Amino acid sequence: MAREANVSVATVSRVLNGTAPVRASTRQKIMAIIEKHKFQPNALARSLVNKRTGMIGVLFPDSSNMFFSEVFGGAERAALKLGYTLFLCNTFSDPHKESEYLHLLCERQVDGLIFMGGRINARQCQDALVQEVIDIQKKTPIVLINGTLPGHPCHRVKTDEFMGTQLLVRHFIELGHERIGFLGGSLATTTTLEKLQAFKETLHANQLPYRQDWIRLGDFSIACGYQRMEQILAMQSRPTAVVCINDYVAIGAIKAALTRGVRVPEELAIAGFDDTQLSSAMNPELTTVSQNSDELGRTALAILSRLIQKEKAQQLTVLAPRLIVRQSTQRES
Amino acid sequence: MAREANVSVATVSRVLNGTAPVRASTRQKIMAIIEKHKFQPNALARSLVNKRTGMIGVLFPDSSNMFFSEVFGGAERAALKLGYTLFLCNTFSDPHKESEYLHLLCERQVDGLIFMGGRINARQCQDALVQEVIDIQKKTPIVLINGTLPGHPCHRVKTDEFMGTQLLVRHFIELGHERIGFLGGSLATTTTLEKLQAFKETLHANQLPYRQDWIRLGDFSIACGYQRMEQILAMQSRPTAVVCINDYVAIGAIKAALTRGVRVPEELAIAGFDDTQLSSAMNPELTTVSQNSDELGRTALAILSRLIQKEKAQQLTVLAPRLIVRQSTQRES
DNA sequence: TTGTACGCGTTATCAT
DNA sequence: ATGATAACGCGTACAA
Repeated sequence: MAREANVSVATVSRVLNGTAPVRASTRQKIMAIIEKHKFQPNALARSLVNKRTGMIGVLFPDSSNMFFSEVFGGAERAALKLGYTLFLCNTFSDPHKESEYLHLLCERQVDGLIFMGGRINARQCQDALVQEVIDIQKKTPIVLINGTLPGHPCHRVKTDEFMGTQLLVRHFIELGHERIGFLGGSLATTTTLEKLQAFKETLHANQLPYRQDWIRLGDFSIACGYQRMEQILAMQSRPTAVVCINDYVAIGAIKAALTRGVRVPEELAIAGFDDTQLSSAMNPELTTVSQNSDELGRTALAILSRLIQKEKAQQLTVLAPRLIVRQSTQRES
Repeated sequence: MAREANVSVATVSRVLNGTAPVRASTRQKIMAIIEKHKFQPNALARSLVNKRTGMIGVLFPDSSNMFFSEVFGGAERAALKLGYTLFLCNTFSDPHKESEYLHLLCERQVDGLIFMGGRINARQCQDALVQEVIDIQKKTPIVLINGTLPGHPCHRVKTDEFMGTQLLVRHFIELGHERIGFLGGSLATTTTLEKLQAFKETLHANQLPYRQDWIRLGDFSIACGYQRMEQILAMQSRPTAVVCINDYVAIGAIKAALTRGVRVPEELAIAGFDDTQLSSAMNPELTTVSQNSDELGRTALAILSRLIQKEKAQQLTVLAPRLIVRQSTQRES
């Protein structure tokens, strides 16, 4: 390339990296040729010898769920400051795609991995899938967000979802609600389990009824929220407040209620989870729990960065959730 | 690696790629060792000789805007089928970050580039920024989505935003509206210009008033929609319907109206643009124009794929938008 | 069918 | 200060 055109060989490298002193005159000469040819060093070759790509793989289940966008938005900002680039992989919650991307990222020699969703919060995760991650972890640092690898040590960052749910239920109780339901989520998922457990315990602790028919699971979508709320509304004896697994389900639930002419929050209070951008855009605005998604991504990346540099890092980081009270549970007076 | 453990050297390569016949027995032996060591070929070294990374860089302005997520969702699905992987880069609408990522992607030797937002739909784009893209285009295929490089030939896929706006205005006219406003967007942006032009012409063609004080620009955010609608509501003589630059602005506008006790659509009809996931989640549900975001991404990738294989591809592909009528302009009876 | 040797574009280690 | 040269891990003619 520029080598022939000019005079030297590896001196170019020194100019590009400032790794050794170079005479001003020759530097200028080289710089000129670089400019002229718009020379771009090949990062592949560079990484091949450096053993460092500056890439961090990010696995997440669903780009249509704003929560994840917000998390990796935070991670991306942090990454740029540290000189890393994110390699985003949408697994569409498909374990098979998850494995594919996992391999892809390893082949591509990413410096580290951030893992969200999928197998790391599956209730029953096949050993093979766990082992796959473990094997990778031997070579490449991994940080799990809101999940775990049962039976294996790993670095993780999570929101205290138990506390988050507790905040919500207590909020309802303070408002005088005694009939509280739970919508959305799936028992195949540990986060649903954790939230449901918190839901149950908090009700018990307050001598309130925990009724199976007020618990309507399903998935994490708007459609699910809509259907489940329709079922609730069709009941003789209904709750006066419902906790939803996330903002999407809550949005669906609100739609169903309003469509049936049920006023929110006057006749039925509804709360979400995640404090997605959506929750303040809705009307009524959604009461929810913030996972501080930005911070979640940021600290995951901070920890990963330490791991990559072989520094010690905290195994488990738990972030406190915040209750965000809005209109869907309480009208401002 | 496996070479020493076994017997051969490059035979491993033939096994991995099936590029030449290998005796069954030796293949088995090699496969066994690959399994045992969980051997992963190094994609960096491989790409270095192949001159093909299988990566497609995607520049987009804002991961918090669902529209873009939907577009690259479509692109990703198409990419996977063709054996490509997307390298997503959030430019945060910052020209500087745009340039940074552009260089990064080139150094990383992406096979192609998809460009959305930023400079490619800036009204006044510095020559240097355009030239930067042109220079890259000489080496790497690029497809532009909803944008252009003024004065230079380039491959692009776009929605007919002019027609989209026309559909909206005509919809209002058919509903009997004669006082129509326009909210959000920025004149620094060509898409705003195009939509505004369509807005103006359609009004004129129907002998309806085009009033400057009913045109309230700003940006593309919920907050903007909220503020602009507040301004509109404070006016003596207000429109009975407003076209918004996108769904986000429309959502803000609806919130402002409802907050002021103005009923939507009875007292004020509001329409968005993009048919984001949000639009059907809102209530009232949002009348909007679908850009077929999924298809936009899919065809951009299809064209890019042809370009990468040195095949001829259509320079300009225009997708027809679809009017989606929902509650924010018309209550079902 | 399989092994040898060179090249891909860098960086790093020696010399000079 | 700068020029050779050996890696890095892989594909691939070419030879065997």
